[in-house]
Amino acid sequence: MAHPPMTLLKGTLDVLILKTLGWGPSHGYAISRWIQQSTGDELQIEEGALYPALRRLEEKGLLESAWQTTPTGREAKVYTLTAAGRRQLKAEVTAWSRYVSAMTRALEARPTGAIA
Amino acid sequence: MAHPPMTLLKGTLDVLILKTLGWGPSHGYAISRWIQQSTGDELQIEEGALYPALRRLEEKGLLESAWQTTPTGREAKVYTLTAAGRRQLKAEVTAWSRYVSAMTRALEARPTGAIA
DNA sequence: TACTACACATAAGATACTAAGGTATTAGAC
DNA sequence: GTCTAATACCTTAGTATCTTATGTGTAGTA
Repeated sequence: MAHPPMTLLKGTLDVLILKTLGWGPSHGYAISRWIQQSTGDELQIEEGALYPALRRLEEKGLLESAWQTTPTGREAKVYTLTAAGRRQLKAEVTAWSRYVSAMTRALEARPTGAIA
Repeated sequence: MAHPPMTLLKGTLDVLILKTLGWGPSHGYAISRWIQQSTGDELQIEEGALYPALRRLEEKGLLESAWQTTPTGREAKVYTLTAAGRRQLKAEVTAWSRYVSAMTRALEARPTGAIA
């Protein structure tokens, strides 16, 4: 990669986690690797951000967790999207799109008159 | 507008301010209105976020300020982009684009294998 | 046997928001 | 004349979410 990984914009981690779990149940470490991989190593999820985020989402009822043994023979806490989590995923993807178009408009807009 | 204004994602205000000032000098209140306007009222800048942000940017040497009388006859602190600010604007627009493509990749990516 | 990858967790610190309040001036409505 | 809305600035307290650093333990491999 040309650049080092970017730092996360606060508020964008949740949707990444929800989206990853939208593909099926997974555990923290794997979620983090998947995000990093799917963004071409542009986004790196710090563990200090990841695990608290998973707890938050679970407390909100968006995820459910259960300890399981992974194929590699280790204990891992596997998270699954709840129905509410799936709704939240949709909502957050939509919100992100809206945010991006708003930003795009601002960053491309040309002033009609003076800014003052 | 169909929705109420969205809350800012932390870290995106600076580039909005820099971009606005890229069109020419302006003062805080006008910058805030311009951003709100150019995003079609999607983004609303709270004053408690705006004024500290302007100070931050000035302390970093990206902006310069001077009190002036506006055409409406009021005193206003008019900010101007410095050369460093103009470089920073370019850099932050680029960084934002990179972030958006990373997010897009993650939110559209399809897993090749299992996520676990 | 040492090191890397896997897998979880937490604490301290930084930062940048929101919400809520405050000051003061100008213009227009009533 | 007085009230209100819009303009223009500022600050504080509270909150959320990140980074950095540290800690635990296991499994595989060189």
